[in-house]
Amino acid sequence: MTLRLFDTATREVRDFRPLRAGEVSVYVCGLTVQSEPHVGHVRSGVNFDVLRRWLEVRGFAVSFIRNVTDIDDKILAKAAAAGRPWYAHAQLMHRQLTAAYASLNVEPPTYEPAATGHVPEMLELIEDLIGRGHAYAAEDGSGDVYFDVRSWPAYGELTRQGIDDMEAAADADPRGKRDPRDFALWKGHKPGEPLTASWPSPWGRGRPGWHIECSAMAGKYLGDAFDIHGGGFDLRFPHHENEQAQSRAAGRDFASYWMHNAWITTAGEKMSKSLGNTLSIPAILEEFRGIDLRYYLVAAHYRSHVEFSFEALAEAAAGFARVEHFLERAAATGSLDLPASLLDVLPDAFVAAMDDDLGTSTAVGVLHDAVREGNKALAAGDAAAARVHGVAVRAMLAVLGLDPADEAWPKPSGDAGLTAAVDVLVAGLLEERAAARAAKDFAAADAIRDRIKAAGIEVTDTPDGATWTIA
RNA sequence: GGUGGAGUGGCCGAGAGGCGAGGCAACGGACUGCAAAUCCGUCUACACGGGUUCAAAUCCCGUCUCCACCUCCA
Repeated sequence: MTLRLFDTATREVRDFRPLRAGEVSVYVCGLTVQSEPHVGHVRSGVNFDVLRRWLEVRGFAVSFIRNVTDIDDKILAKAAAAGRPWYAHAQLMHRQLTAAYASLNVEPPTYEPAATGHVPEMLELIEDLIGRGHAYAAEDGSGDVYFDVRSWPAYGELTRQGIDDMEAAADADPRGKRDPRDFALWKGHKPGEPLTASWPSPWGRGRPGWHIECSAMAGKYLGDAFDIHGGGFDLRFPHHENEQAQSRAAGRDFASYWMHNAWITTAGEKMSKSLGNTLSIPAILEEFRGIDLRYYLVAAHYRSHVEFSFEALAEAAAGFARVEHFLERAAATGSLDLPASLLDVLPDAFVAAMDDDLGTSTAVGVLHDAVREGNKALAAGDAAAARVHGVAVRAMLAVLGLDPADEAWPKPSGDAGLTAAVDVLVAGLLEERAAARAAKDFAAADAIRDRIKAAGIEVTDTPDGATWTIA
């Protein structure tokens, strides 16, 4: 079986063939660190984290670069509104984003380059483009440098648009552009903007245009040609179109495959348009665990729109609880250690689903099948079979970044000493209750259970005696 | 105007010419002192109108509704 991926450029699922055998280079457009991360933002992080994990399970050595855009118009505007320097604002939001990723068990990238750290690489690329006749310094003395769209016949190939069909930019401040569609590679420093947000360049002080950073950084860390470029759907145009145009115009092959994740909407609208912070990651994590949110995100295929709702998230959490519960019961019969290669224990149907353009929805279906089979084995008292299914379930969860045993998940915020103390107290009560039940005094038994429940502790009877959990 | 995407059972969500994904909820049964969990069973859906085919949720034509992008966007 071969891994197949949907390539946005060709609009079809294609066999994945890396440029170098055994290695995969991935560049994912990260975020512009301008505001608190919301569910929509982290979806991309989770989706591409699953891609990365699957590539690794498949045996590839993966170089995974995910950038951070830490200088742009919005950051300047929001920092000014918040009354702090732009770099402090960017750094603050960057820390929040990192925390949000961590809470969802999104592995840190191989390297996370920031735009502001790569100005020299960008200048080098811009000068190369000017030298090749694909870029020009604005003649209005603004210090801007633009990419000359008309000089690159392939412009529009990624999104299959003809230059003449494109709507002229409404906000186009034509400034020194030759064509309204020309985009800025470099923006001259404007009076009123902080001087700290500018760098010296052959065209005077200024700051990078939005698109050039990704071309420069992908080139630096992954080379002129690399395997996969990812990002959100809305980045197709103009961002990715421009990245590809400027990179190829500079003689670089750039990405072989383009992958784009779909939206999370609320009330039928793109999340970035609905204001309010109720869907920020910290807000959601007040009600749900990170693992539940990740399960919710992973259960939908990355190219499907997700209409976010807390009801649907609660359902997902209930479904995942079933999986966790099985895992606990299976683990009670013996260890569920994973082999060095997960491929040895993953069900064929799961592998096939993942190989088919990361079919996580189908994969989650296979996961539930294994849980049901495992539960059946437990019900039949077949511990060995239950463990086999348990190992398969754990392996599948590991691929999806959902293994509850993964050290990366935040520990339950319980105090170990306190838990032990509660255990002693509850154990005493449970003994009394067991005695009452043995004596068929169910009224007394239920009274004890109600008393424990009033303290927020749920009692569950099992064939091996009662257990308790904090509800 | 240009370029794309979506509409599936009570709900969430896969699938992409035949063989009932899966979950949640609900109902019935088993087990249980009662619960919980688990197992078995029930609920047979693909926006609308045509067409192709032995066979269409899936292909073709048309219609409706919704969404995204067209230089701020995950």
